[in-house]
Amino acid sequence: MPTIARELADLAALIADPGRALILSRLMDGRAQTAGELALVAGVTPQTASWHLGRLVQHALLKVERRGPRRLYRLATPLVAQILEGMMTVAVTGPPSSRPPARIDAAMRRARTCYDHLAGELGVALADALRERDYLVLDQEVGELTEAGTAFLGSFGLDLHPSARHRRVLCRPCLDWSERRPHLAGRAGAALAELAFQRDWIRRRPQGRSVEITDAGLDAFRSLFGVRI
Amino acid sequence: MPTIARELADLAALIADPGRALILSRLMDGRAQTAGELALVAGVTPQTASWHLGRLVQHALLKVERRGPRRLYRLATPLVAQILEGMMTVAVTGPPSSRPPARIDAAMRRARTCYDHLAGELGVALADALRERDYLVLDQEVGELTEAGTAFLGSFGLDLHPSARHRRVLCRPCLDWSERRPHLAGRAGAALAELAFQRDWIRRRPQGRSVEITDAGLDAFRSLFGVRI
DNA sequence: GCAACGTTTCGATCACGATCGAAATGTTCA
DNA sequence: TGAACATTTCGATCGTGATCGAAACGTTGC
Repeated sequence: MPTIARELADLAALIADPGRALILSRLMDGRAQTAGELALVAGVTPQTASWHLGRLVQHALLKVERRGPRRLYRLATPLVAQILEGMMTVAVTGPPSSRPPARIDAAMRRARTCYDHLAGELGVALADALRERDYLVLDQEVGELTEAGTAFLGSFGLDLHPSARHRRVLCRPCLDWSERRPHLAGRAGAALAELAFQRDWIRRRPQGRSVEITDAGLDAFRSLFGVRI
Repeated sequence: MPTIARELADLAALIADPGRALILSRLMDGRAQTAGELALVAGVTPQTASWHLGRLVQHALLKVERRGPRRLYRLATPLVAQILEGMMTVAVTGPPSSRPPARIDAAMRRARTCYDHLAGELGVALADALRERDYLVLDQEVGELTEAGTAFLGSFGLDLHPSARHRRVLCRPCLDWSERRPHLAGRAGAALAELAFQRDWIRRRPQGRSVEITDAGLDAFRSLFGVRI
């Protein structure tokens, strides 16, 4: 009798600690961080952070990699990021009463990475713009790049033709917890984010997963993609 | 500063209690249950269950409906079920070491409902069989019914043509936590499950969300769908 | 209105896990 | 080899939340 529900509870307990949630949230951009850095993020001493990190690794939410005297922690799999993102969506869809009008970090809400693609106002606006030009079909649960869309993104040097070489799905929606609407994920979403970083349209902020839109970026998103932000 | 990570932690804390996890798990078939019944499921006294149920409703994971002197609880939205299912997948994908060879309820593993569609060996086998006949394309993240598939399911009286009338997506994969492979969800999955109930191929077990495959059902799944179970 | 029943509220107890100081471990570099 | 640094282990403390008994509440049916 004690079975899947128990596993569910154990997993949830792992995420339920505020410090660990901060750590997981911090790692959701897919990059690795040192134990010390994560202690700062969680707002606890290194000993305590170590205890938390140990539990997260033990339960396979994180994986660790030794780099010299320091240890780098990152999410174990993309699936973990995906589930956490989903949980955030549910969390934000909570009780309208007890929720003071969404006092969520303005920077995060504006633009952030969601594992390897773009989210927030920018992410959703990009998806909207692509949809408006019939480059993309995207609803809450499925997504598809049109031929014109593949060609359009191809003009930026992105090869997004369907291919058996790639295990990853080309195009899928990812429900944005701050905008409550889907943005673009999958190989296409990741490629688009990478392009934006390479062309310096966006820059990672030193900490957190929010990103800064450069002036050139704002211009590019508007003129090249027709984004309204 | 108190933000999305905090919301995530709060949501997780809600699921982290073994009793509440049992309650949520029990409600994942989408049906409603009385407070008393759920107290039995959780293995706690009615007072304690009431306290748990109150928290779950307050945080909008459950909704409650008064039916005479008793109160019926059910999941607030399909999204909640979807996220819980996702969490179960991550939970089961945990540490191979500490995990005694998946001692999960045999009945659940065999066949169960996943909110409104079929999961477990039966669910995955059905998806496999449909795929084998080129009725269905389904990977971990996207799914599509072929024309032949639409026609095939149409021969059972299921109208699964794409339609703007329906808000729900026709066909999507749902990662099966016991089989670790996708089964069929969305409108098509729900319709198929409903068909199976109507024709008495499967029956709900009095408690829990596992279902019993009738002799006629086993025969039908094999001969009509080419399912190998 | 009263009795029966399901459910919730209140109050007190108890256990588990988060926390940090102190100290040990392990790695790099000189 | 030894010093410097990041990280982990150990041990003790402390706070929060789950629990249940007792009692109140609210609905139904007579």
